[in-house]
Amino acid sequence: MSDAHRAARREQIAEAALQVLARKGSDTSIAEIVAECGLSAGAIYGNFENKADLARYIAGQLLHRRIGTLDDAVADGAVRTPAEVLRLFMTLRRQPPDLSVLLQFWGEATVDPELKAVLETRATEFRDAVVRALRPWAATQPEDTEPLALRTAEVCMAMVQGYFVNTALFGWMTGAEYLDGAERAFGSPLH
Amino acid sequence: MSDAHRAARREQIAEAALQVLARKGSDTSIAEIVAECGLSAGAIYGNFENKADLARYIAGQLLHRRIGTLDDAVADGAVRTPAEVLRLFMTLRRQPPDLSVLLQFWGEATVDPELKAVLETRATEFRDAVVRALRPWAATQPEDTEPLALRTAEVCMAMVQGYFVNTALFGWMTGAEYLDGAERAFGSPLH
DNA sequence: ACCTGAACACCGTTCAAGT
DNA sequence: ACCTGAACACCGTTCAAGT
Repeated sequence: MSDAHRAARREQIAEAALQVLARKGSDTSIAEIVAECGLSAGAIYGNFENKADLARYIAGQLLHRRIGTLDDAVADGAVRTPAEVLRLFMTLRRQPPDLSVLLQFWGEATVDPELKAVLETRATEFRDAVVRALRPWAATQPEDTEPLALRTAEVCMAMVQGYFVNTALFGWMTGAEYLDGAERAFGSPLH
Repeated sequence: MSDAHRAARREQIAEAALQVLARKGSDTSIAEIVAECGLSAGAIYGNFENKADLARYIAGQLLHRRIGTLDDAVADGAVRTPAEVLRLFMTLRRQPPDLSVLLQFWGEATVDPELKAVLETRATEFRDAVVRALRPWAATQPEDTEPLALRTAEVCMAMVQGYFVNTALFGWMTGAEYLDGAERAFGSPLH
């Protein structure tokens, strides 16, 4: 019971903190998280080491959930081209607050090695899920399957990260327009 | 003299703040900026409205300088494919602190509309510089030159932003590997 | 055992006093 | 006119006191 209670408390605090982070970013105060979750300052420090530890927990949870969603979507093992996997990746239902805090975590991770380590772990898991999604396609190509799937997965990750920046900040293109534009830019050069 | 003095003071403060931001991120305190620039707290508030205004100034300056560098690099008007423009873009000399604070600004901009407006302005200027770089190539293609150059420039911007995230946080690929991978993923599908 | 909330050192910002 | 730095309200964090 105690373990379950503790896990529930952490989740209650993390959920409240996520809401405030999405509104206030790095201006988020413990007092506001306290107000949002209905507990006290002491309760937060009984469940997390400090504010940075709470942020790491939120980042880990946020990204962990997405990996399962992607894995489920490609569980059928169908042959999907990189463009099809990217299309799938970009349309995974994603609440707007998530994108905002994801960009906040990226920025903070450049100066916080412990947060960076959390993001690296999750990004690697994510990339491996993309490798699994791309493997059927890579097997149909003349190159060695594994290196091609890995490199292509890394390219897809980078392209999605760029798409997130664009979506959250500039709103220039839809996912479909991005993919069409990339195919046009990198597709057959003699077109 | 007064205007020049004021501009120099702002630059002195901004340069010091940039150094501290690259080390401490959102933990950066006014006290640390004061120590770095050798002035006083009051001097900062005489030259900037507040901490957020100082951040906006730094973001604007940082990105403004880059646009000139890109424009200079493509001033010859040579025909460059999207891959060649991207290669150029990714190899513009860029001090490591710049990439860290750029990611920090992206994260903060998701919750700070005024900072977001500064980034949008600079991103549009940047995109227009990429349009100029791509126009000679776009003119050799069968589609309408302007829409193709614009959309391709947006795609290039997004891909570079994704490359920055990867470089700053994960270090998976060099720029050349990213481009090769993208050409392999989106190039002739029947290869 | 866990939670509360007053207490503490430090934060961003202001402004009277200096030059 | 511009700069200084003590002062103020508020921040993250702790911990004695409660249940």
